[in-house]
Amino acid sequence: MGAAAKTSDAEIRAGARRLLELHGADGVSMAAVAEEVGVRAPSLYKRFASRAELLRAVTGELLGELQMAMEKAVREGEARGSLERMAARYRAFAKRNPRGYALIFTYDAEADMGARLASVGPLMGVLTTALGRERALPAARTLVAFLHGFLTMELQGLFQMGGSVEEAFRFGLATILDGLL
Amino acid sequence: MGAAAKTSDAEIRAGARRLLELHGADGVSMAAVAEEVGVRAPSLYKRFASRAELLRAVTGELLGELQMAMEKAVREGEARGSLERMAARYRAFAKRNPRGYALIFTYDAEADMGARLASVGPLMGVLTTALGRERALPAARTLVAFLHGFLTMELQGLFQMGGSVEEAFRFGLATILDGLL
DNA sequence: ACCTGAACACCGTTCAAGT
DNA sequence: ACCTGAACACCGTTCAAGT
Repeated sequence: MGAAAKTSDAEIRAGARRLLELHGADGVSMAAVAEEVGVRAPSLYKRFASRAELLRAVTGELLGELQMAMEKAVREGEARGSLERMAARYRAFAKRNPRGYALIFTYDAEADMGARLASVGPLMGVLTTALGRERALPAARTLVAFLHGFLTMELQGLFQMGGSVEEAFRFGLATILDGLL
Repeated sequence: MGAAAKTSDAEIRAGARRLLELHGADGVSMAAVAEEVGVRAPSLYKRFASRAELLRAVTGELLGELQMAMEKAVREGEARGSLERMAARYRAFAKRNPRGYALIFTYDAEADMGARLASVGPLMGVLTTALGRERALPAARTLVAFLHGFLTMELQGLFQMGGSVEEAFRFGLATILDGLL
């Protein structure tokens, strides 16, 4: 029999996420992750073929959590309420995982396309029911663009001209929802 | 007298931008930039204290170009037209400099805050004239959030559900402008 | 003054050798 | 089967030595 495993895929992802939020993406070195889980760097390659794949796995995990948050926001027959709850949960998710949220949009898309599409599923569902298949797509793109752009700027501290960021979020969301519904 | 300068700040920035668009931010290594301008890596440190500062200089240059593009979109007394031209120029700028555009929002903000604020100046001007000081700020944040989010997703190829991306852009922009003006 | 080779500490990654 | 030290090619950065 061989040596006992000292760690696991899930523990490695968790360590990588901890380092990501603490020290940014640059802080997620293979050596640092390895130390985080009590192993040497080369051992990580038994489970993840490269640093890029480890980061992709983290991205996939985050997208799964985002999708769950979006699903919880949906209530049958309450289009506007569902969209408002989605927006609030989306923002809360990004604030809980600021570096992780940035990672989702940093890493070359292509991969994870399945998880990406799945995470927008609930939104597409609500909009398709409310607006029909045809109008749902541009509506979803408008809403997601606003949410993503707003969160990126908020998390990076780019709202520096004073005023209430909270109010701007409510105002922007209401403006778009008024236009859509 | 000392050795003749083989390069310049501007040439180094240009080399960095070429590498950035060709091979991504990872491709902008000090050695690669040095080779691009016909010098060895240590020489770059005479002009830029670090790779981070070089990238910051590139960011500043890009922000200046973006600001100029925004200024050209403004016509007195044409709020909606000015905003539509701004949106079109913003998108064109991002498509001309896809990696550079991403860099602007990748690099830890803090620095370049002056250039950042300046680049939003024309937009704030138009909106302040049209809506008054109070309402201009959340309006600007809504519009910029939409533009940034949309471009990020478009450039990263995240609009994968078919349909016309062009139409979605027009639709989203019109929806927001209808709500603002 | 600017340029350079050599050196340092750090990466990601591979691999042969251990148990 | 998993873990490890050693090694490789590459980073960013510093610095003494060249002209």
